[in-house]
Amino acid sequence: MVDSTDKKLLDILKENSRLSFADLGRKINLSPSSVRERVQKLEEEGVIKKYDIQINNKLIGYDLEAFILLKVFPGKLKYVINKVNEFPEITVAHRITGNQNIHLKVVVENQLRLQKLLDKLMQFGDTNTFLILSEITK
Amino acid sequence: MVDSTDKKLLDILKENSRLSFADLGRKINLSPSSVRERVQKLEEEGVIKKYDIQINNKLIGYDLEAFILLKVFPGKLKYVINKVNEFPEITVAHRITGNQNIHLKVVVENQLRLQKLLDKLMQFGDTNTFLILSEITK
DNA sequence: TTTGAAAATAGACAACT
DNA sequence: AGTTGTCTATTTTCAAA
Repeated sequence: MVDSTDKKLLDILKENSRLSFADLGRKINLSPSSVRERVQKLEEEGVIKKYDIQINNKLIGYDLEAFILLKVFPGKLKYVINKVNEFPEITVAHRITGNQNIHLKVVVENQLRLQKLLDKLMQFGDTNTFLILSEITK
Repeated sequence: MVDSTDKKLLDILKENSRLSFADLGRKINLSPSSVRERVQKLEEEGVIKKYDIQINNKLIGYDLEAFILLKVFPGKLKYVINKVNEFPEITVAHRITGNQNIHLKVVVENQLRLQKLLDKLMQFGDTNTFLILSEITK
């Protein structure tokens, strides 16, 4: 199970996942080896799914981000779920409860690209789009 | 500017941000030093905002995830944006266009916790909640 | 969980192209 | 400019306690 030490490690890694085991150990008064053991176990158990980075997409030419709610046409859900992989613009996809059944986060260069994406998605179901104005930083 | 080599690095780091500069270099045929230079510049420019981890919340006792659209009461927006920080359940918050103006992702232990959170959020505005059933993996 | 020791890497700097 | 080699300090890794 995940104890309070593990939770501390997870919290720290959430803020900076590139810290060395030595640094992590210093922060929570544990030897590097012990930290390594714990982190490795968290990986094996699947608690840590992935080490990744947060990118400022605007700085690399992707100026538009949006959430799209998709109400998939009856009987097409499985098909659409598979199709999701083929869209590089879709960065995260979730199945959700409610009137719509799929929630997407998309990142595109500009409005034209979003329009083209929506044209395609409209073949799968009804779309409801919310442009992202900014992230509220915590 | 960000060239194609940088984009490759970003793509790789998005999948595994704990790789060493040496490993990154092996993947794209570049020396560790060069990789280090590039990654450091990407950090300085703000392209890489953060190194973080993706956690399987269900495995640590947080069984419920949801998206919440919030239509904040008139004149209360700034107040609410500041309040967001006080909710540990809120993992990401965005300002969005449309009928609602804030999009939240929340992680809670169970339905009761969600209910309590919604009770509080309802003081700020009208809520629209979508439970997350699963993530569609890419 | 800790210690210890070998292998690998990080970080800094000078030099090269 | 971007890239590379070299150097040392630090870290990772793994065995053993």
